[in-house]
Amino acid sequence: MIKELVTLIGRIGSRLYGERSEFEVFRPEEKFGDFSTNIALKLSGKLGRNPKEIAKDIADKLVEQGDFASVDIAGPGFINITLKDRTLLEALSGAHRPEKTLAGKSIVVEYSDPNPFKVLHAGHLYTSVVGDGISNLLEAAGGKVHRVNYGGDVGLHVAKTAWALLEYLGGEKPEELDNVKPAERADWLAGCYVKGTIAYDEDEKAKAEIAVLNKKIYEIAINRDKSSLLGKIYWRTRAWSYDYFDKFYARIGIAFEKYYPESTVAELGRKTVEKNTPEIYSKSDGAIVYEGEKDDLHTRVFITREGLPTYEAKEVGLLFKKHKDYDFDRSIVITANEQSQYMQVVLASVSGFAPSLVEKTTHLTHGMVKLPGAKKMSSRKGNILKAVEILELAEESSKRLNPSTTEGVIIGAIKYSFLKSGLGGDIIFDAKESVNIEGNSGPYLQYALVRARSIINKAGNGEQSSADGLDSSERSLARKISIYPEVFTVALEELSPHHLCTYLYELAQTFNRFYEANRIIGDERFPVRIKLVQDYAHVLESGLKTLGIDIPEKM
RNA sequence: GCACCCGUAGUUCAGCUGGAUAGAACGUCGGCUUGCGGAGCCGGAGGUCACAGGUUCGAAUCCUGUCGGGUGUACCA
Repeated sequence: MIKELVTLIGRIGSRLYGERSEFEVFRPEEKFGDFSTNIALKLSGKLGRNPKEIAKDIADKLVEQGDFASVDIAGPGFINITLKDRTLLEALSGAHRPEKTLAGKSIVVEYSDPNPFKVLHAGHLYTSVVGDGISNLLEAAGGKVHRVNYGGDVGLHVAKTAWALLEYLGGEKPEELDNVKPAERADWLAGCYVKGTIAYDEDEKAKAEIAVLNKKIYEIAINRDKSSLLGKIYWRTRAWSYDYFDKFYARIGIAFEKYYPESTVAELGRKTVEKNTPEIYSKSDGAIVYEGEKDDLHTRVFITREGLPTYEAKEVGLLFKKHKDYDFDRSIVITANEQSQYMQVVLASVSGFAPSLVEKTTHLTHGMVKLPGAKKMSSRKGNILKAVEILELAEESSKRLNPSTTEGVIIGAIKYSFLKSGLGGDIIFDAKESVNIEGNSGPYLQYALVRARSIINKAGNGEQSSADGLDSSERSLARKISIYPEVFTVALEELSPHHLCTYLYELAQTFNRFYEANRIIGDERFPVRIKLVQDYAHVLESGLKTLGIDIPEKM
């Protein structure tokens, strides 16, 4: 619809004035009409003529060539277009089915990225929800989306955990692991990490032992050594960790196609970097680095003096591995803000020898999750906000308001509260206000859908017809429903689910107003109204599904 | 120091490839009983869009500077 208008208006503009001008066709406030264009304002500068006169000429042509209810000139020279009710209604039935603009495209989306052996914190929950929302968006546009998850199964944090773990087991005694109850495994490992971290910082002897362990574990992981005593302990507890991740993701309704543990990309990264030294990377002080200053970035170490690949080199390996596995047309990586600049260095370096991979890669970053009034969190002291704590807070607030609240509503509330803001800044998670019940929230949308469905069920299969005219609240609803494809396109192009949230909330509000003002069942306008309710329900359902929010049967 | 991100009602946020009186939610104050689910709806109060310049017919939006907050800045991830 909007595309056709752009073409039509552009053609009229260039025929009348022989000028190809930049202009926009956009959705104005409802009172101005269905579409507006600023073409007259843009042309007036070039032509040195009064914008209102230009607008008049173009508006006349629009009336001639199009089938509109009205074309008006307003304000400084906007042309406002109102569609005929019939045209509007025709657009509704298919509104909930987005165009498959990504059909046949392979897209890898990497997000969440927790480290095995450590606890899932609020940030992991946040990126999981956002990453999944973005994946759903791409999928809804027909893309073949591969959700993947990267994490450090080797490295200092693992050695710290292992150190404390060995203390507990009384040495390399894998059989002692049987004493850890299945339900307590994840917490127990997280506790070991905290204990190991403290020891590393405060005890020189422990620090030295951890350094040795770190090398050993690296060997075990790279060589898939599952037979040594330490190897047995490593692989078993590592599996516990992944099991814990899987269970958590299942609980929030998210599933990954593949985990990329660091140990599986480290060698590839190291070799790739070495192969491109000294052409791209250079030796410095015994290490291999990329001199970022030539790209206005920082120099970063890719391979340490000891010959071990750093995170940067592993990231290079990961990029190639993902491409090998999925031959992607596009790769999206979502991480915290801190990674922003080092990722630029990684990508800048790779663009020196594999530019096409870099062109296909998009790095998105997000802020931290905070509680209202909370000070900065310190992970060192182990007082970080855990993912389950978010769930508990939401559950508690929700059950206080309605004891029979289901998990689907609680998780939906959390997801919506995370998705409704744009990516980038830190977000405040207010369990009581943001997550629950009233206002711009998940439950509001879920309720708005449940209610509509209830009417549809009650109405049965009545006869339907397209109306000859719409009253004002009917038209508002119809107009809002018809906008969905445009909002979807913007959300997709910007990889921003929050546009969808804003829209769906406005849609639900519009519906609730319509619902308050109009009787549906039993009214003489039943055929038109029930059709609107159905089209509305389809769009809201499609939108919530894209956000990954559960659709309850009742509430 | 340098680089990047951010600063919009009391609070949490939209709006930012320039456009019409800057929107919403929460909170606050005041309303809605004959109806399909009131977890709803309607209305009021509440803003120097951090500050100062600049570009423009037009700036919350673009540019420069200042202030304030966050992050990164060589062998952690």
